[in-house]
Amino acid sequence: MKLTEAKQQFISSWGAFGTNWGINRTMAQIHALLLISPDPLTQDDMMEELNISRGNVNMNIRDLLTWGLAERVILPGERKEYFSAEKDIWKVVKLIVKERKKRELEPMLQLLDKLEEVEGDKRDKSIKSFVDTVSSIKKLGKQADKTLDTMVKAEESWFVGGLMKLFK
Amino acid sequence: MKLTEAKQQFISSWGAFGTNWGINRTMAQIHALLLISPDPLTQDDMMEELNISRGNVNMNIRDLLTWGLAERVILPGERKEYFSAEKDIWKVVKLIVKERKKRELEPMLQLLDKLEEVEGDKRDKSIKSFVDTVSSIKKLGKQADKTLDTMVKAEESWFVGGLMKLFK
DNA sequence: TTTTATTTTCAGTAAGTTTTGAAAATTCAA
DNA sequence: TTGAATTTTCAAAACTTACTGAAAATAAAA
Repeated sequence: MKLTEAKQQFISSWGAFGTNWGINRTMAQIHALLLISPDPLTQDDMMEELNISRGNVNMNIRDLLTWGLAERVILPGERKEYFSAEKDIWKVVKLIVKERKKRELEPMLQLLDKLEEVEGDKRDKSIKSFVDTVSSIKKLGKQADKTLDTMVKAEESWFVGGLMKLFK
Repeated sequence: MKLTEAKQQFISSWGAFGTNWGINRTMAQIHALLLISPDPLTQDDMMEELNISRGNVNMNIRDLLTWGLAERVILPGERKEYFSAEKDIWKVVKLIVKERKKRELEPMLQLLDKLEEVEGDKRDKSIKSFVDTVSSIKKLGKQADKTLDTMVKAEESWFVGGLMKLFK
């Protein structure tokens, strides 16, 4: 397969992958493009490579910046802004985990704390069923939270090299 | 907080949570409703509780069945079909991981295998950058695949009780 | 059978999300 | 300053996905 085709396939499937995970397609595609690009790119480069409008590039690149997945690069003597992506995939994963944990898992756990204290007789079966479900989700969620904290602090080698041996 | 209100909040935030993860809101809401319900429910019950149409309930309940997250329950002497959800949250997580791994991670890894073999001189910097990125994603992906396999086979206690002590 | 209850399907519509493109704002150089 | 290059914004349009509701199919009862 030729590089041009391979790039296109990578970008398009990274985009499709993203949509399954609640990430908008263009954001994922821009990210993919920056990941495989040896040098930083301008917004015009991205418009051209991905055939999308200026506004679209601009909005999505700024989302990538807030996630920490891309950064602005100023090239001396150049007027335009350039952008590049974090290339260390383990760092990328950690950034995403950190952000989603903060945005989704933590608020969910807070809510579950409140819901667990629903008023009423715990022997009533609808109350019992509700509280049991909420508690068990909370328990697992809290554990997931801790595990992800550890992961976010860890080196890639922890994951790739060390972890699995112990659990075979 | 009253049970009725607590239920509504749970259902609505479970639905919102789902949409962030590529799961349609109604499917997540039906799932939430079944999770907290002490007894199996009919499609009419769900229509009423969630204020949605018959067709919508029917399509989404059937998706839940194919994911293994809900099951049909036949009550003797009753004409209507009833549905209930798997209440063991650890099992729920494992079912979801299993399905998404199959649908998303595995095809992605297959694609990366192909893309890694792009033709051309590996010293060319655009080729090198592409291959390096693809390889490092593949490496991490393969490891994630194995880790998830182990997780899918594991008991909840492995996760909640045993795992973390070792990595503190 | 025929009738009645229940479930399933799916075309059309509605709702939600993403994208465009042109205008406004900003930045830099002359 | 002024003007050109560049970035940002956002209302409207395009696209995508989800939902409705009525009709068709199926299953159970009479």
